[in-house]
Amino acid sequence: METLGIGALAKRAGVGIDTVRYYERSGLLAPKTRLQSGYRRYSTAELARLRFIRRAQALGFSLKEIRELLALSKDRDVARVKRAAQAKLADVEQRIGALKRVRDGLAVLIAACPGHGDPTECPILRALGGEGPDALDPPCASAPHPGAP
Amino acid sequence: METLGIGALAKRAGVGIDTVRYYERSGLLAPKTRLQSGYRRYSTAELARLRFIRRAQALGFSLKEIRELLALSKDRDVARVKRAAQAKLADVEQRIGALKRVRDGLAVLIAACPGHGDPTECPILRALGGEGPDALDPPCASAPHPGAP
DNA sequence: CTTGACCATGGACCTCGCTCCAGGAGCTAG
DNA sequence: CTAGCTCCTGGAGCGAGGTCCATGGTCAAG
Repeated sequence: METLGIGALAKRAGVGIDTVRYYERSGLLAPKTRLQSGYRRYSTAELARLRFIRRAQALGFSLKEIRELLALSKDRDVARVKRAAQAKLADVEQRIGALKRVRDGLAVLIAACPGHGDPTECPILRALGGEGPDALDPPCASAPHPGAP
Repeated sequence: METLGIGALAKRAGVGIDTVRYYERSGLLAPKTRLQSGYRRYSTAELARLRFIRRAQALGFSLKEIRELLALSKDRDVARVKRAAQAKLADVEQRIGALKRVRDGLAVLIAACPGHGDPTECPILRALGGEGPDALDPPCASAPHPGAP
């Protein structure tokens, strides 16, 4: 079976060699084998995995999350895998909801802005600099942070 | 008019004191005044601004982007402000679109997964570990990265 | 006036996700 | 055999976004 060196793998996935090694250090992607010399050898399975990592990353998953996703394919427990995927789905849906709220907020502001004239009449400026709590995404009270005791 | 110390401000916004100072260093949030002693004093306008920063951040805007957004309220050019807001809107809509694609991909996989039985029958596992390029977000060819010449 | 909470500064340190470098070894063609 | 590439390891550096700490000044209550 044909295998790839690290350079070929990186090129085919459109990433840097150092990035591949970094993923390996991070436990995301191990070479299929090593030559006696220590050279890494990858198969097309690793290439697919690497491409998956990049896709997932481009979509906002952290390397840690991706590691979790990939770990699922190791322990071949279908039920667990399905539950994890459902959790991810819920997560993604929440993000979409939050972004939609911003979008709607922005759209309202833009629609209400005449585009010229008195700055104090511009609803966008009012929302940004605002005295009132009427900026984007009004129902706040969220954002739990680790620094709070 | 009632003003807040840095501690009270931070508490009300749900962030750490150091974070407030960090935002100040980053040009995002200046105190309204300082006491002779150097103590920072904030008004409710700064509190609103700080909350805006956190909301925007929670939604995926970087501090740099937030700085740009906030800068708009300084130069009181209504037309420019409106254009920038429209650009942000387009940006947000793109992100929503990308996330929706993941969501749909995930939903399809979950629906097709029986939740038990043969792991090799599980479409989620197949998409994750897979040989084929049929994971989430198939129409790829994207992800331009800085390492490529 | 003393005590204790609060605040100031400057600088070190941390996690993420890379990216680069030095020094050396392996592979391949001419 | 010599070049010239690829690859190895270990470690440093970077930008973003904080977080923590030492040292010392300030303020308000008792």
